[in-house]
Amino acid sequence: MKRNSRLSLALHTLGHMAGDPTRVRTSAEIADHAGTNPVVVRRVLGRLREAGLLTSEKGHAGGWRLARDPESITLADVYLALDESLIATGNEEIAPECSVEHALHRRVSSVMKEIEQSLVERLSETTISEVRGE
Amino acid sequence: MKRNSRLSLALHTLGHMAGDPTRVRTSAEIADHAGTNPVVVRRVLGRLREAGLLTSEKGHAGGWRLARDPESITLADVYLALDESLIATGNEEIAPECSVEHALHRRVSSVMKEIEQSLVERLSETTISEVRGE
DNA sequence: GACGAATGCAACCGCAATTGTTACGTATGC
DNA sequence: GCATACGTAACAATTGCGGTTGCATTCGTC
Repeated sequence: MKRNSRLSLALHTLGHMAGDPTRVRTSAEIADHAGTNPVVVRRVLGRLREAGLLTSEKGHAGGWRLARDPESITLADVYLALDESLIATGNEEIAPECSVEHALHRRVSSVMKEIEQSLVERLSETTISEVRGE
Repeated sequence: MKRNSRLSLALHTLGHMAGDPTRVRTSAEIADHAGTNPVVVRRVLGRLREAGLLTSEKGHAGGWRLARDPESITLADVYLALDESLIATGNEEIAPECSVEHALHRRVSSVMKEIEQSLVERLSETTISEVRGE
């Protein structure tokens, strides 16, 4: 796996889950299908569980399941659950004495926020049931 | 300096240059002001020179200067000159046999391209003379 | 109650990308 | 000739992230 793998892994997994929502899947199973590691799967899906998109159950016959209707989960929900702002707003330490920094930060960060928001809006137009498989 | 420093450094420097376009600045001077290294400055500004935004001169009394009118240089010009797509389209190795991957890739990458383009459009609405300092 | 299967979590390794640094070549102007 | 400044290559340092191992915990089954 390469870059941006968390979002890819999450979307990929939810897409498959949307194809058969009743089935419970283990981390090992998911990891196998995604070509990665069970621990990585738990790390990523854990975020989605915190966001209320998934549930997990321990013990024998445990595993992962959708917490909501596939039609009610949008790509934006997944994106936001991972809160990895693709739009790197630039973690710049502001130098308050520098007027250029001030002007730049105001403009650039406002553009970034705007772009980030329109990204979320666009992503919210697609549900995971629209990319489902299996 | 932290992440995304190339764009920050470039914009910061051009903002100052726009405040006094006739003045020639050395890499050391710029690096000092930006809290980084002359070599790093040359690396970044070199990209801007290739894009026709700056000129550099070697030797005694050499240094960096704007190649164009500050009013004609937009933030988008700088962004594109560095061609660091902030919108990570996700360099996913496509698994052609997986229908979920296909559907996802189509949707997500089209959204990303769209967002990237609107980012550039928004950035092109501001020129470096609008954030100039000194 | 013991055992196996599964998640939860912490700690660490290794790789890749980026920045910082040093060194040296080259060009320019005094 | 010499100081100055860019150009570039090579290497060190740092950071982030996926991968890996290990162990505790929980749940179902025997």
